[in-house]
Amino acid sequence: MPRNCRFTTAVHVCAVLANNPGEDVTSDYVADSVNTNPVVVRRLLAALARAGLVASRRGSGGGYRLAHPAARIDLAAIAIAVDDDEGPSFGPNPPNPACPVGRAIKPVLAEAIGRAEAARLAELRRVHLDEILEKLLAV
Amino acid sequence: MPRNCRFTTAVHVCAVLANNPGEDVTSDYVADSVNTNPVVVRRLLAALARAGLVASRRGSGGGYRLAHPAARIDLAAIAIAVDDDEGPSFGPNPPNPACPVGRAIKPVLAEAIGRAEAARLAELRRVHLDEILEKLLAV
DNA sequence: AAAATCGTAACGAACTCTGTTACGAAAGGA
DNA sequence: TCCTTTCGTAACAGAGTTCGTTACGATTTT
Repeated sequence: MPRNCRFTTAVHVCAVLANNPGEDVTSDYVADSVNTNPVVVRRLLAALARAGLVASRRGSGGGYRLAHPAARIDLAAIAIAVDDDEGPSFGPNPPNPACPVGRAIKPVLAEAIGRAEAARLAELRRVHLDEILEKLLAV
Repeated sequence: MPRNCRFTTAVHVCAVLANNPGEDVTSDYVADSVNTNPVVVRRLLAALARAGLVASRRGSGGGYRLAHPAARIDLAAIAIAVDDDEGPSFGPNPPNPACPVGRAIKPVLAEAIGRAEAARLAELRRVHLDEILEKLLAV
């Protein structure tokens, strides 16, 4: 999993949009809740828009809104949208092909790691934005 | 998941040890298969030793060996040993507590992400070193 | 025309990661 | 005992990543 905070921030951003249904929310407003710069929010929202999860409107009175009901957006969709999955990361130097281990380690490990990553996404797919928002407001 | 290559390299290292059962393998030998510096290998092996997965012997004729049979070491144990799991990463700035979303986003998300991470580890726990080595040698 | 807002490029500071050198500690052999 | 081998670990540099920030054009409403 990525060591950055794009995923957690993106869920935060989406939760703010879900908390203002039917309205256009500005990046400034979202940035105030996330406590960061509006450009950081816009970058995440640009990725979410490319994935079809949010819609944007420019100009005065514009902003962002969810492209679907919160009950139909799950955390896996957000994770995929903001963390383009590049597969497992191996070191910069290729393993030694003269060693029986180094020769084939990449595809063998990629398969096992791929299954593990799929299991992680399957679990994220079970959680939807409306449940997240419900738990947030219950606190 | 971490964007580094400690996990994949650590599995490679363990596979080399599994391929030389009953012998003490030096960090130089392992580094030659991984194609990296011996110190990088020793750093990983130090973490694996702290987790009880490998044993080391200093001095002339020394080296590393698996502390258990390859069939009893799974990929989850290796992942936990070399990637001290620090939980989900949020941004450097704390969310705005005046916003109902920012107020409680951390624990709510940490729970969901924790379940997803547990699912990933459960899948890695099903894969053992002897299966990895078997697939490697079959190629 | 003016104001508001998104979209995106460019840049810097801080951080992370890998590789490298260096050196002490431990263990064995001559 | 002395020398060689090997681990254990600290220190550091270069590359890369990430986040925040400024800037500015494009678009939309008033």
